[in-house]
Amino acid sequence: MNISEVAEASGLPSKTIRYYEDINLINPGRSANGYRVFRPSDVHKLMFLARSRSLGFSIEDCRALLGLWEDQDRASGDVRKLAKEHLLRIETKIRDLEAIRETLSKLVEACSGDQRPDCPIIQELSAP
Amino acid sequence: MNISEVAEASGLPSKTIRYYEDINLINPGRSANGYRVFRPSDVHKLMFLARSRSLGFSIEDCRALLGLWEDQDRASGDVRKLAKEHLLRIETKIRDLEAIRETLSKLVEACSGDQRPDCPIIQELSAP
DNA sequence: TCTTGACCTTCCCGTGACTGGAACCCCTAT
DNA sequence: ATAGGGGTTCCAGTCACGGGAAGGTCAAGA
Repeated sequence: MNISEVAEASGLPSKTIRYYEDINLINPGRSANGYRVFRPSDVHKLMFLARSRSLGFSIEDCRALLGLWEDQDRASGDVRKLAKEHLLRIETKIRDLEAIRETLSKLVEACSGDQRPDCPIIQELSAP
Repeated sequence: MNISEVAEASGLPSKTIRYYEDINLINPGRSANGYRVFRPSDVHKLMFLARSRSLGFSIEDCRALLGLWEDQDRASGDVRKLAKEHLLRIETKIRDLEAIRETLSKLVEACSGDQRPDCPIIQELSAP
Protein backbone atom coordinates (compact mmCIF):
# COMPACT_ATOMS: atom_id res chain seq x y z
CA MET A 1 0.00 0.00 0.00
CA ASN A 2 1.14 3.51 -0.80
CA ILE A 3 0.93 6.41 1.57
CA SER A 4 -2.28 7.98 0.31
CA GLU A 5 -4.19 4.72 0.58
CA VAL A 6 -2.91 4.35 4.12
CA ALA A 7 -3.89 7.94 4.84
CA GLU A 8 -7.38 7.11 3.63
CA ALA A 9 -7.52 3.91 5.66
CA SER A 10 -6.16 5.39 8.89
CA GLY A 11 -7.70 8.82 8.69
CA LEU A 12 -4.27 10.38 9.18
CA PRO A 13 -2.86 12.90 6.68
CA SER A 14 0.14 11.73 4.66
CA LYS A 15 2.19 14.44 6.29
CA THR A 16 1.45 13.02 9.70
CA ILE A 17 2.34 9.52 8.59
CA ARG A 18 5.71 10.69 7.29
CA TYR A 19 6.22 12.52 10.55
CA TYR A 20 5.47 9.36 12.52
CA GLU A 21 8.12 7.59 10.52
CA ASP A 22 10.54 10.44 11.18
CA ILE A 23 10.13 10.04 14.93
CA ASN A 24 10.33 6.27 14.71
CA LEU A 25 6.78 5.38 15.59
CA ILE A 26 6.50 3.30 12.45
CA ASN A 27 8.99 1.85 10.05
CA PRO A 28 7.45 1.09 6.66
CA GLY A 29 9.49 -0.58 3.94
CA ARG A 30 10.59 1.01 0.71
CA SER A 31 10.08 -0.13 -2.85
CA ALA A 32 12.70 0.16 -5.59
CA ASN A 33 11.54 3.63 -6.59
CA GLY A 34 11.88 5.00 -3.08
CA TYR A 35 8.17 5.00 -2.28
CA ARG A 36 7.10 3.88 1.17
CA VAL A 37 5.43 0.47 1.22
CA PHE A 38 3.03 -0.14 4.08
CA ARG A 39 2.33 -3.62 5.33
CA PRO A 40 -0.97 -4.42 7.06
CA SER A 41 0.85 -4.27 10.40
CA ASP A 42 1.95 -0.71 9.64
CA VAL A 43 -1.62 0.22 8.85
CA HIS A 44 -2.82 -1.34 12.10
CA LYS A 45 -0.19 0.60 14.01
CA LEU A 46 -1.30 3.83 12.38
CA MET A 47 -4.92 3.16 13.22
CA PHE A 48 -3.88 2.46 16.79
CA LEU A 49 -1.97 5.74 16.84
CA ALA A 50 -4.87 7.66 15.34
CA ARG A 51 -7.21 6.41 18.03
CA SER A 52 -4.75 7.03 20.84
CA ARG A 53 -4.13 10.56 19.60
CA SER A 54 -7.86 11.20 19.29
CA LEU A 55 -8.14 10.43 23.00
CA GLY A 56 -5.60 13.16 23.60
CA PHE A 57 -2.61 11.00 24.48
CA SER A 58 0.69 12.71 23.76
CA ILE A 59 3.02 11.27 21.16
CA GLU A 60 5.28 9.93 23.89
CA ASP A 61 2.31 8.30 25.60
CA CYS A 62 1.40 6.81 22.25
CA ARG A 63 4.89 5.46 21.87
CA ALA A 64 4.60 3.77 25.25
CA LEU A 65 1.12 2.46 24.46
CA LEU A 66 2.35 1.11 21.16
CA GLY A 67 5.11 -0.72 23.00
CA LEU A 68 2.59 -2.23 25.39
CA TRP A 69 0.28 -3.08 22.53
CA GLU A 70 3.01 -5.07 20.85
CA ASP A 71 4.16 -6.74 24.03
CA GLN A 72 2.11 -9.89 24.44
CA ASP A 73 3.38 -10.21 28.00
CA ARG A 74 2.42 -6.70 29.07
CA ALA A 75 0.84 -6.11 32.43
CA SER A 76 -2.52 -4.41 32.02
CA GLY A 77 -1.56 -2.42 35.10
CA ASP A 78 1.00 -0.52 33.06
CA VAL A 79 -1.61 0.43 30.49
CA ARG A 80 -4.07 1.41 33.16
CA LYS A 81 -1.49 3.59 34.86
CA LEU A 82 -0.83 5.54 31.67
CA ALA A 83 -4.52 5.95 30.98
CA LYS A 84 -5.32 7.02 34.51
CA GLU A 85 -2.60 9.64 34.59
CA HIS A 86 -3.90 10.96 31.32
CA LEU A 87 -7.43 10.96 32.66
CA LEU A 88 -6.30 13.04 35.62
CA ARG A 89 -4.66 15.55 33.31
CA ILE A 90 -7.85 15.77 31.25
CA GLU A 91 -9.93 16.31 34.37
CA THR A 92 -7.64 19.07 35.55
CA LYS A 93 -7.90 20.74 32.18
CA ILE A 94 -11.67 20.50 32.25
CA ARG A 95 -11.82 22.09 35.69
CA ASP A 96 -9.53 24.91 34.57
CA LEU A 97 -11.65 25.55 31.51
CA GLU A 98 -14.85 25.42 33.53
CA ALA A 99 -13.53 28.10 35.85
CA ILE A 100 -12.75 30.24 32.83
CA ARG A 101 -16.15 29.54 31.36
CA GLU A 102 -17.87 30.64 34.57
CA THR A 103 -15.98 33.91 34.68
CA LEU A 104 -16.43 34.59 30.99
CA SER A 105 -20.10 33.79 30.82
CA LYS A 106 -20.85 36.05 33.77
CA LEU A 107 -18.91 38.84 32.12
CA VAL A 108 -20.54 38.37 28.75
CA GLU A 109 -23.92 38.38 30.41
CA ALA A 110 -23.13 41.52 32.38
CA CYS A 111 -22.01 43.45 29.32
CA SER A 112 -24.69 45.37 27.48
CA GLY A 113 -22.77 45.05 24.24
CA ASP A 114 -23.91 48.26 22.63
CA GLN A 115 -22.26 51.43 21.37
CA ARG A 116 -21.44 52.81 24.81
CA PRO A 117 -17.89 52.48 26.11
CA ASP A 118 -18.61 51.30 29.66
CA CYS A 119 -17.94 47.62 29.81
CA PRO A 120 -17.75 45.23 32.78
CA ILE A 121 -15.46 42.94 30.82
CA ILE A 122 -12.82 45.62 30.36
CA GLN A 123 -13.35 46.62 33.97
CA GLU A 124 -12.72 43.12 35.21
CA LEU A 125 -9.61 42.78 33.10
CA SER A 126 -8.36 46.11 34.45
CA ALA A 127 -8.72 45.13 38.09
CA PRO A 128 -10.51 41.99 39.13
CA MET B 1 10.92 50.26 37.64
CA ASN B 2 13.21 47.53 36.39
CA ILE B 3 12.03 44.35 34.80
CA SER B 4 12.23 42.09 37.83
CA GLU B 5 10.14 44.41 39.95
CA VAL B 6 7.57 44.53 37.18
CA ALA B 7 7.68 40.76 36.95
CA GLU B 8 6.95 40.61 40.66
CA ALA B 9 4.15 43.17 40.38
CA SER B 10 2.46 41.65 37.35
CA GLY B 11 3.06 37.99 38.07
CA LEU B 12 4.62 37.56 34.63
CA PRO B 13 8.14 36.15 34.19
CA SER B 14 10.75 38.59 32.91
CA LYS B 15 11.14 36.44 29.83
CA THR B 16 7.48 36.86 29.03
CA ILE B 17 7.66 40.61 29.51
CA ARG B 18 10.57 40.85 27.09
CA TYR B 19 8.62 38.71 24.67
CA TYR B 20 5.62 41.02 24.94
CA GLU B 21 7.87 43.92 24.06
CA ASP B 22 9.25 41.94 21.12
CA ILE B 23 5.79 41.47 19.66
CA ASN B 24 4.85 45.09 20.35
CA LEU B 25 2.31 44.62 23.07
CA ILE B 26 4.20 47.03 25.29
CA ASN B 27 6.84 49.62 24.67
CA PRO B 28 8.79 50.45 27.82
CA GLY B 29 11.44 53.17 27.79
CA ARG B 30 15.15 52.63 28.15
CA SER B 31 17.58 54.18 30.56
CA ALA B 32 21.09 55.28 29.63
CA ASN B 33 22.58 51.87 30.41
CA GLY B 34 20.16 50.06 28.11
CA TYR B 35 17.92 48.71 30.87
CA ARG B 36 14.17 48.76 30.29
CA VAL B 37 12.33 51.36 32.35
CA PHE B 38 8.70 50.62 33.07
CA ARG B 39 6.22 53.39 33.73
CA PRO B 40 3.09 52.75 35.81
CA SER B 41 1.09 52.60 32.59
CA ASP B 42 3.34 49.78 31.33
CA VAL B 43 2.77 47.90 34.55
CA HIS B 44 -0.99 48.36 34.24
CA LYS B 45 -0.86 47.07 30.70
CA LEU B 46 1.06 44.01 31.81
CA MET B 47 -1.41 43.30 34.57
CA PHE B 48 -4.21 43.62 32.04
CA LEU B 49 -2.39 41.20 29.76
CA ALA B 50 -1.76 38.75 32.58
CA ARG B 51 -5.45 38.66 33.43
CA SER B 52 -6.57 38.39 29.84
CA ARG B 53 -4.13 35.54 29.25
CA SER B 54 -5.26 33.79 32.41
CA LEU B 55 -8.77 33.74 30.93
CA GLY B 56 -7.33 31.92 27.96
CA PHE B 57 -7.46 34.74 25.42
CA SER B 58 -4.89 34.36 22.67
CA ILE B 59 -2.16 36.93 22.30
CA GLU B 60 -3.92 38.40 19.29
CA ASP B 61 -7.15 38.64 21.25
CA CYS B 62 -5.18 40.33 23.99
CA ARG B 63 -3.80 42.78 21.49
CA ALA B 64 -7.31 43.65 20.40
CA LEU B 65 -8.56 43.87 23.99
CA LEU B 66 -5.68 46.13 24.87
CA GLY B 67 -6.63 48.39 21.99
CA LEU B 68 -10.22 48.53 23.19
CA TRP B 69 -9.06 49.08 26.76
CA GLU B 70 -7.11 52.13 25.70
CA ASP B 71 -9.84 53.45 23.46
CA GLN B 72 -12.08 55.63 25.60
CA ASP B 73 -14.64 55.69 22.80
CA ARG B 74 -14.81 51.93 22.37
CA ALA B 75 -18.15 50.23 21.88
CA SER B 76 -18.72 47.65 24.59
CA GLY B 77 -20.28 45.55 21.82
CA ASP B 78 -16.82 45.02 20.34
CA VAL B 79 -15.47 43.75 23.65
CA ARG B 80 -18.46 41.54 24.17
CA LYS B 81 -18.10 40.05 20.70
CA LEU B 82 -14.50 39.05 21.38
CA ALA B 83 -15.38 37.58 24.75
CA LYS B 84 -18.35 35.69 23.43
CA GLU B 85 -16.41 34.12 20.59
CA HIS B 86 -13.78 33.08 23.07
CA LEU B 87 -16.44 31.67 25.36
CA LEU B 88 -17.77 29.56 22.51
CA ARG B 89 -14.31 28.19 21.80
CA ILE B 90 -13.88 27.36 25.48
CA GLU B 91 -17.23 25.58 25.56
CA THR B 92 -16.33 23.54 22.51
CA LYS B 93 -13.05 22.55 24.09
CA ILE B 94 -14.81 21.53 27.29
CA ARG B 95 -17.25 19.35 25.37
CA ASP B 96 -14.40 17.69 23.47
CA LEU B 97 -12.54 17.00 26.67
CA GLU B 98 -15.65 15.68 28.36
CA ALA B 99 -16.16 13.18 25.58
CA ILE B 100 -12.58 12.05 26.04
CA ARG B 101 -13.05 11.86 29.79
CA GLU B 102 -16.12 9.67 29.40
CA THR B 103 -14.34 7.23 27.16
CA LEU B 104 -11.20 7.18 29.26
CA SER B 105 -12.90 6.77 32.59
CA LYS B 106 -14.96 3.87 31.29
CA LEU B 107 -11.83 2.22 29.98
CA VAL B 108 -9.85 2.79 33.16
CA GLU B 109 -12.71 1.37 35.16
CA ALA B 110 -13.01 -1.68 32.92
CA CYS B 111 -9.30 -2.52 33.19
CA SER B 112 -8.30 -4.77 36.00
CA GLY B 113 -4.84 -3.23 36.08
CA ASP B 114 -2.92 -6.24 37.26
CA GLN B 115 -0.11 -8.42 35.91
CA ARG B 116 -2.20 -10.13 33.25
CA PRO B 117 -1.88 -8.93 29.67
CA ASP B 118 -5.56 -8.76 28.69
CA CYS B 119 -6.59 -5.15 28.74
CA PRO B 120 -9.79 -3.48 27.53
CA ILE B 121 -7.90 -0.23 27.00
CA ILE B 122 -5.52 -1.78 24.52
CA GLN B 123 -8.45 -3.60 22.96
CA GLU B 124 -10.38 -0.40 22.45
CA LEU B 125 -7.37 1.33 20.94
CA SER B 126 -6.88 -1.63 18.61
CA ALA B 127 -10.41 -1.59 17.25
CA PRO B 128 -13.11 0.57 18.80
C1' DT C 1 6.48 8.37 -28.24
C1' DC C 2 5.38 12.26 -25.88
C1' DT C 3 2.88 14.62 -22.64
C1' DT C 4 -0.12 15.38 -18.96
C1' DG C 5 -1.45 14.98 -14.41
C1' DA C 6 -1.47 12.63 -10.24
C1' DC C 7 1.34 10.54 -7.39
C1' DC C 8 5.62 10.21 -4.53
C1' DT C 9 10.14 12.01 -2.32
C1' DT C 10 13.09 15.25 0.70
C1' DC C 11 13.91 19.59 2.74
C1' DC C 12 13.04 23.75 5.07
C1' DC C 13 10.13 27.15 7.31
C1' DG C 14 6.23 28.50 10.25
C1' DT C 15 2.86 27.83 13.96
C1' DG C 16 1.83 29.85 19.69
C1' DA C 17 3.55 31.42 23.51
C1' DC C 18 6.82 31.09 25.54
C1' DT C 19 11.42 28.79 28.14
C1' DG C 20 16.37 27.71 28.67
C1' DG C 21 20.85 28.86 28.04
C1' DA C 22 25.07 31.15 26.41
C1' DA C 23 27.76 35.16 26.23
C1' DC C 24 28.24 39.47 27.68
C1' DC C 25 27.40 44.27 30.16
C1' DC C 26 26.32 47.02 34.52
C1' DC C 27 26.18 48.20 39.37
C1' DT C 28 27.13 47.83 44.16
C1' DA C 29 29.50 46.07 48.15
C1' DT C 30 33.42 44.19 50.21
C1' DA D 1 40.06 43.72 42.44
C1' DT D 2 36.51 40.80 42.78
C1' DA D 3 32.18 38.64 43.66
C1' DG D 4 27.43 38.49 43.09
C1' DG D 5 23.29 39.86 41.47
C1' DG D 6 21.03 42.58 38.34
C1' DG D 7 20.40 43.55 33.26
C1' DT D 8 20.95 42.80 27.81
C1' DT D 9 20.79 40.19 23.15
C1' DC D 10 20.42 36.23 20.40
C1' DC D 11 19.75 31.41 19.31
C1' DA D 12 17.61 27.04 19.91
C1' DG D 13 13.99 24.11 21.56
C1' DT D 14 9.22 22.97 22.78
C1' DC D 15 4.67 20.03 20.50
C1' DA D 16 2.60 17.93 16.64
C1' DC D 17 2.29 18.76 12.82
C1' DG D 18 1.05 21.82 8.02
C1' DG D 19 2.47 24.48 3.79
C1' DG D 20 5.03 24.75 0.00
C1' DA D 21 9.07 24.30 -3.14
C1' DA D 22 11.89 21.43 -6.08
C1' DG D 23 12.22 17.37 -8.18
C1' DG D 24 11.60 12.01 -9.27
C1' DT D 25 7.93 8.29 -10.85
C1' DC D 26 4.11 6.22 -12.95
C1' DA D 27 -0.11 5.21 -15.73
C1' DA D 28 -3.17 6.76 -19.27
C1' DG D 29 -4.37 9.04 -23.36
C1' DA D 30 -3.25 11.62 -28.08
